[in-house]
Order: sequence, then structure tokens, then C-alpha cells
Amino acid sequence: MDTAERLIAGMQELLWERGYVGTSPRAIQQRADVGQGSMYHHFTGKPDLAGAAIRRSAADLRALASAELDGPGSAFDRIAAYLRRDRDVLRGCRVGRLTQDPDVVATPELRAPLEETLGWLRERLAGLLAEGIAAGEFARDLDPDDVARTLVAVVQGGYVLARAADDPDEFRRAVNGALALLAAARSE
Amino acid sequence: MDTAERLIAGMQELLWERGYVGTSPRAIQQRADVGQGSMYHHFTGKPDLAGAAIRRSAADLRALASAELDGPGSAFDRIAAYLRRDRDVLRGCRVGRLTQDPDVVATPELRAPLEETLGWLRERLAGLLAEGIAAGEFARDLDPDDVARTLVAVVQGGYVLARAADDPDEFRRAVNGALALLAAARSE
DNA sequence: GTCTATATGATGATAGAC
DNA sequence: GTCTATCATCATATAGAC
Repeated sequence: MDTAERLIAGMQELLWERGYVGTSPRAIQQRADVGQGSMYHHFTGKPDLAGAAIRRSAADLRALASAELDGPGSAFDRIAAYLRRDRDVLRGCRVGRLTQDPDVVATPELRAPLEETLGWLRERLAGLLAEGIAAGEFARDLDPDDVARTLVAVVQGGYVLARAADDPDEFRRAVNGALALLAAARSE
Repeated sequence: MDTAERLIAGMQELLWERGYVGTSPRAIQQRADVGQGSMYHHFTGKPDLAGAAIRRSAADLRALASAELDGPGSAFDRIAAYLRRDRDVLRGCRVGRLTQDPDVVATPELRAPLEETLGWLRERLAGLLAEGIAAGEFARDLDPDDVARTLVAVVQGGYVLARAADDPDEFRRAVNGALALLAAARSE
């Protein structure tokens, strides 16, 4: 991995662990094993490097989610597979986490990948729900766009519960509750 | 309001806006209009003051939530009233926000109020759900403890979606989806 | 492309006078 | 209880040599 790639990968890790304000150029350089001048050769500064790292993390999230969303089975099965995917729950979400950073949401180039990624995820889930409704799997009065937002929120909020309790099981139980409710909305 | 109270109130605001790592003693002193030495007279340092502020914010959240949870109507009505409560959505949750701060979750005295508060909220919602099941309002096979976690997660995650999109309506739609699913789990 | 030196301001406090 | 030094360290770079 070359220098620029190591800087991006190191910044991705630190943003995930400590957020934007909590991550210093010094820490990035140590994590990437790169010298002071080298970082400023490849990027204009912290916001520039953060932008590259956030876009990379957004792409990583899409790739991971696609694996389950594009999988086999009914709409319900694929949604369940996505929600129950094996996660390092206590680390939180590499993308959602950044919404808590005031400097990130205040900077359009840094916030845009967050909006696009969570929007993409919501649309994928809404598509599956709409498929399920069309196939008679779910009740026809379900609003796929609203429920898709609910499911994304359960994942993001599940991380919050788990970190507050220092217990990954909180995430799993929040997801179980959501799937139980979704099962109740099956047609018939 | 005396000096110590102004410090606590200022710290509460800053923790809500910028989190723990993003909040400096200097910023606190300016917000509270209090001098350098004065802050260190009342509190041993930033963690001490943060502890007092977090416990206060936790109490504030409980008081606000109780208003709707203790209100009139059926279990479903009271849950809906809580979820639809008027919120300054883009500010996020004063308590849940802190779960993203590595220094907070790593410090037992700072994490404890988060766990207690979200645990309290979950228990209140689980109690309402159990009431609703006993009254024949919800299906008997619903697990109140899991679904209560789902509802708390929808609120916490709804803030994430809204901040990512810079649009409070994302929160409202996530909540609408959750209530639609809960309505589908009504008995009969 | 990478390295070392240098710089300004902020961070998180402590000391001691008033 | 509050105020004004003072302090070591870190944050976020810029400059210029190699």
C-alpha cells in the first residue's frame, strides 16, 4: 500500500474510532507511519484527507450491505439477512457516527457522502419492501419509504443502545423487535 | 443562577452541540461567563464537570419523556405521543449523542448515566407494551423488551438520518414507519 | 516525495495573589 | 470565591533543505 493509501486507511480508522474533532494530524501520521511533510504533500490538510477517507468508508459500507441485500430469498429474508449481518457492534457505524460531528455536518463536502450513503441504503430497503408488497408478502398499506427509514434508524440506533450499555446484545434485540414487527405486517 | 449552576448548564449545552472531546475548558468558561480559576474552584477538572452535566441532562431527558409516557390514552396512544413529541430534531439527543464519544464510553462514571437513562426509557416503553398486550391491544406473541429497544433505537437512529440529510422530516418518517408496524401488530 | 525546523494559537491545567 | 500569571503539551499547519 502506498503512502496516500495508508493515509486514507489510517484516517478511516481514526474517524471511526474518534470522529473528526477527536482526530489530529499527528495521530493520523503515526497510524499511517508517515512523516509530517508527507501528509501535506498528498493532501492539502485535515479536511481534504477526511473527505477522501469518508468517501472511501461510504463505498465500503455499500459494498458490505450489497452482499446481503442482493442475496437469495424473499424480501423478508434479505432484509433479515442484512439486519442480522455479523457486525462489530460496539465499534458503531463508520458512516452514521460522523453525523454526530458538528464540523462534518457543517461542511457540505464532508456531509454529502453521509447523506448519499444512508439515502442509498434506504432506497435499497424501500425497493425490497416494495417488491415484497407487490409479491403479496407484505400488507398493501405499508409505506415502503417510511418503513425503510425505520429499518435504517433501528440499525443506527441499535449501535447507540449497545454502546450505552457496553453490550452488543442490545443491538441484536432491537433488530429482533423490528423483524417481529415486520413479520406482523405480512399480508394475511 | 449561581456560578456552579451556570457551569453545569454551559457544559450541558456544549456536550450536546460538540460532544466531550470537542468541548474545551476555555469554551465552557466563555459560555458560562466564568473565569479560569472559578471553574477549577468548583470542579476538579473537565471530567468532573462533565459528569455533573451528563447526570443533569439525563434527568432532563427523563422529565421530558415522562410527560408523554404518563399521559392519557391507550398504550399505543402514549407510545405514539412520545415518539411524535415536538423535538428540535437536528440538535440530536442530548444523551444518545455522548455514546459516540470514546472518552465518555471508556469512563465508567460518564457512561453510567447513559446506560441508566436509555435503560429507564426502554423499561418504561416495555411496561406500556406489556400493558397493551395484557389489555388485548397488541398481539400476545410480541416481546415487549425487544420491541421497546426497537422503539428507542428508532428515535436514536432517526436523529442520525435527520442530521445526515440535514432534514428533520427524516426523523418523522422513520417514526411513522415504526408506528405503522406497531399498528400492524395490534391483536385481531 | 520525504524530512527536519519553525510558528501561532489552543488545551487543560496549577500557583498564588486578592 | 475569583482573578491573573504561568506552563508543558498538542493542533494544524508552512518553509525550505535533501
